[in-house]
Amino acid sequence: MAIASLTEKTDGVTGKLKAPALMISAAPKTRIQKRNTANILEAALEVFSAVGYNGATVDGIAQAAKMSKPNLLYYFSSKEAIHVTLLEQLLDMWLDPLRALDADGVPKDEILAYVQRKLEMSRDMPRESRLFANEVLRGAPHLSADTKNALKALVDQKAAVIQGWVDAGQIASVHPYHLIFSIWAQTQHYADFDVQVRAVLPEAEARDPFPTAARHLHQMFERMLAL
Amino acid sequence: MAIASLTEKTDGVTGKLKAPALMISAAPKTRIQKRNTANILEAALEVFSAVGYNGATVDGIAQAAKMSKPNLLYYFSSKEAIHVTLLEQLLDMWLDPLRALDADGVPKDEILAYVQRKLEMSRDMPRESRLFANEVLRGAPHLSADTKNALKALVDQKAAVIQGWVDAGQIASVHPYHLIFSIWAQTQHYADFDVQVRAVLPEAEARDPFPTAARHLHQMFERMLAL
DNA sequence: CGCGTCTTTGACCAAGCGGTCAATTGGGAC
DNA sequence: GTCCCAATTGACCGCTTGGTCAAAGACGCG
Repeated sequence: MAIASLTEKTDGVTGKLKAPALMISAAPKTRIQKRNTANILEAALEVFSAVGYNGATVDGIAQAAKMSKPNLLYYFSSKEAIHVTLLEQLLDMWLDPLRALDADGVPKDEILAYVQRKLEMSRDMPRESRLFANEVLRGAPHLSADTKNALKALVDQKAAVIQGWVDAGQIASVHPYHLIFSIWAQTQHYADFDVQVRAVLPEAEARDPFPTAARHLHQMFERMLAL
Repeated sequence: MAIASLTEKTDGVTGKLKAPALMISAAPKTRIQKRNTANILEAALEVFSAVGYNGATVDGIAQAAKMSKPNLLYYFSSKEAIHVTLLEQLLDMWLDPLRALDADGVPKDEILAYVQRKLEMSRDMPRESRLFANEVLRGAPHLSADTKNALKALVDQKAAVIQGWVDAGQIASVHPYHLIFSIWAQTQHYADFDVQVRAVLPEAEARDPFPTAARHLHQMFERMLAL
């Protein structure tokens, strides 16, 4: 899975396949492998989300994972491989709130609940949010075509659900795709631009912007969807 | 925790002044200086917005500006200096749409016009948008306290205007700061995450997402502000 | 215990990086 | 022209980076 994506264009790196140290093709086997790969990915999330892909160093990730650089390279053949694995692995979880949007539920409640779940993810998983923000900002060079297609397929499906609700007159007439963009943009804003949000907000609110943000977004989308 | 060591060593932006090659304290003097500094900043905008601060190389910027690396360093003492200058210089223009929000205008029209201006900036100046997105994402290490204060002051002022409109019953009761965040998030989304927007949108719309985005955002904020 | 495999690491390397410097070229005022 | 300063650059430096390698250590199993 992750192998194919290593053929990205990055630089003039020739796409040689050279059988790296440990090709964890499937799931890790031994307990040590499982523990170490998990540690590495956790450390990599911490580092990548803080300083971006280019700002991160293999040695920095290794230190954060409390291991030596060569040992880290024993589990992942390259810095890029860590990043790719991390992205692919986390994207699935990242899309869970959208997957949970139920075509058989009450339309407005479903969308409002999605907004809240997404906002909670920004609050509880800001590192993941920034990881994706960084990647997309750069043009998503480490996301495979498969992954992009899977993302598009999911959005298409849910947009069709929303369009169905519109056609059935159950919510106001909205553009389904742009509605989804609105939800993504506004919720992820509180994670990705956290520094700015806190710098601009009055002190009392800056301590925790999320309660008021939740009310604001609830109000915004409720009005948007009202008939 | 380990984060502290990861955050790149942002040597004081204003830290040491060591009298580099050319300290352009005020405005450039000669015509050549003016042309070259402009070329460099244009090239730097192109490069920084494409690959981020850490991904950019001084040599890359120099090549984009069609000059040698030492020559570039003759005008700017360091890579960081270019970035700082660029940010400070562009932030002013970037905030123009918000400055134009007129306390004496028709409230709803003023806000809706602000949304449209901001969306136009995302369409016409995506590089600037990504530059700031990159900077804020990393915690704004290159924005001076002065700049942050100026930004906060402007937002405070305009938030007060909006609050005044709310209190006067001229628009619906909204949280002024979060309203501004909503505008920023949704408009800048189309510049910063352009790749994702186009990847997800159906082909016809992906060619130019802005017309439908404009309608969607107009509808959204009109409903949000309606009494 | 012995032994093969998995795991770990210090030492190392080539490439790329930001930045310097001495030396050369260019341009404009007289 | 000539003179002086602005502008330009090839060569270079020290450091960091991603990645390699051979050898040492730990583990599990008969």
